[in-house]
Amino acid sequence: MGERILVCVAWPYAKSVTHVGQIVGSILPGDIFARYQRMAGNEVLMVSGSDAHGTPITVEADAEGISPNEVVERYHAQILGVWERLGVTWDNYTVTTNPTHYREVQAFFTRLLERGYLFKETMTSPYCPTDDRFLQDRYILGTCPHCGFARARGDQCEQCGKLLDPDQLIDPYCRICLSKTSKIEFRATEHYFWDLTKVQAPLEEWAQAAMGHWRSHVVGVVQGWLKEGLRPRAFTRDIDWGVPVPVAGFENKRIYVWYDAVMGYLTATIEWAEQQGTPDVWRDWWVTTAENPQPSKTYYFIGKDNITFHAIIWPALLMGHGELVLPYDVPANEFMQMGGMKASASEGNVVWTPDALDRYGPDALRYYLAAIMPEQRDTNFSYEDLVRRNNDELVATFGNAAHRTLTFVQKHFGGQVPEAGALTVEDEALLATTRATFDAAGAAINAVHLRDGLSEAMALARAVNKYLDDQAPWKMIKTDRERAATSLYVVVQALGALRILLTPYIPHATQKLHTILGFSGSVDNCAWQYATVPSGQALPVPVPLFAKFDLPEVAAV
RNA sequence: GGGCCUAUAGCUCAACGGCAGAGCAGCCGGCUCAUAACUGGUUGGUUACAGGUUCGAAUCCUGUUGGGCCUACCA
Repeated sequence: MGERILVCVAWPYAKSVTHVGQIVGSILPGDIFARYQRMAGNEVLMVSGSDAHGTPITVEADAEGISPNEVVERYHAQILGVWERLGVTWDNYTVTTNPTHYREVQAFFTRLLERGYLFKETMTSPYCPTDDRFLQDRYILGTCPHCGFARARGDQCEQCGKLLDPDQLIDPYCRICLSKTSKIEFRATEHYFWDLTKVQAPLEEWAQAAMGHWRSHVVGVVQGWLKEGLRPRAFTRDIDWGVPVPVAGFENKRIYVWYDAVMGYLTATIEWAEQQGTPDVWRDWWVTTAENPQPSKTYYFIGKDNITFHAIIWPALLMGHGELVLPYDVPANEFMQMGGMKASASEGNVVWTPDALDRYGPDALRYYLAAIMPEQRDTNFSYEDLVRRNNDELVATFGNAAHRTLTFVQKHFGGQVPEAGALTVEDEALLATTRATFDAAGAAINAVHLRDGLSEAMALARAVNKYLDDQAPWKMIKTDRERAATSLYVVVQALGALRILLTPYIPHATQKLHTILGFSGSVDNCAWQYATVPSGQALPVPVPLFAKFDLPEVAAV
């Protein structure tokens, strides 16, 4: 086995089914990367789960008259269904309500406490007497002192955009009960704070060394925060849904959902190890020693809204813990806009993943999202563009390269991979390109340049089509059967390579190609290297790899 | 308000101090194995705007304009 690669993927919030922005931002890049690393011979663990805690879920539960856990279980089940359909290869996709998570988050808390990173402080928080609960800033509404907007939130006014504190609002009221008669109170409450100032220096030192291969927009955020100087952050919340604080007197408080969610990468690994019946194996992935400071390379696949938490806060927590491996890379993606507009559920221009899957299936969606993945800057999603790329690139370029070859072999060579005669310069050239594509695409994916990896593979598909046109076996078959056989043999080798090269991106289609090239078993088990499709191998009657789609009638999104 | 990122062909995106490129769309040609699918050639850019540094700038610097993210209690 090669290296240990831990693929950590952002935790979807269990309050809705996923939208395509989450897929393109973190889930799909994580899956492409993990699939490649497995084929490249590395030991891979890919973990994530549904984020179950936080105020919005309790509000949703109250509104529906059900428990928070019922809300979570409903959406978690839906999300699992999406992974099944999309073909995401989790080693453990869990949910933050699992017992291992509670136990290990509390252990992490206790360790931070014992090591002196947490301190208690009394603060004043807004409180709704009607609901008998403390309110987070965004659950307080009132009139904006700057612009007079009547429904400004306690954290920010949506009209003028100014940042606010709840006590600045004029006539504040509770967003949950909407009661304007019972006044918001400000009550004293005690919380744990996490003293980030204690890790400022080591964090700077680590970041300096680690960020050499990071994306520039991630580096920018990290440098900005470090330059600004880290400050203590509240670590607990007045809420009854979340991981309990393991300290007497804190029974009505919970660990802030942000922290328990990010610790999920660790706890999901521990849970995975337990499920394997080898409960200590997680240590091989996470625990550093003097001899082995990097037990695994950890990659965090997230959207750009999450950079601070994964590139500053989580590494700082890991340092506070003291013996856990720090992130190797945080390849955050930018955002994918919808039809030129910022994606927003309230604006109604969010594309829900199940809808996209219903229309076009997993591989057209995976291919399109990989092709426009916002690795360096925001990109733009539209169904029209998805259909165009499906028809022009998957069907016409890649699918057709396979189909025209295999139907021809079926007709003229009895459904067996032809015998190769002497190879010409052109034959050798295509085979050389084929071999080189493994290196080029592999290097790109390993550097988390996933779009480049895809375009390398598609360039090979175009080279196959050009080679076929140049060699014209349909003419050659009439005059020189051996030459025709040889060129078809060469093309079959290139197709055999494409079934591997494209598996991280479009695994369902490449599994089909795997089968119609006469292989059994799963294409996932192929190694990332050139391997011959042997002459004489029996080829089943080929079926098209992809279907064409009609352009959507409504141009919207 | 502050910080960070970003603007390149009709469209989607590369190039990151050394001749501005690819795919698609458009135009002209070739092929007929293939889901009318393939392929060659070609048109198309004052690199948002204004300055500056440099032998040389899409690239580095300053400013302006537009977009995005973060801003410590959103998850």
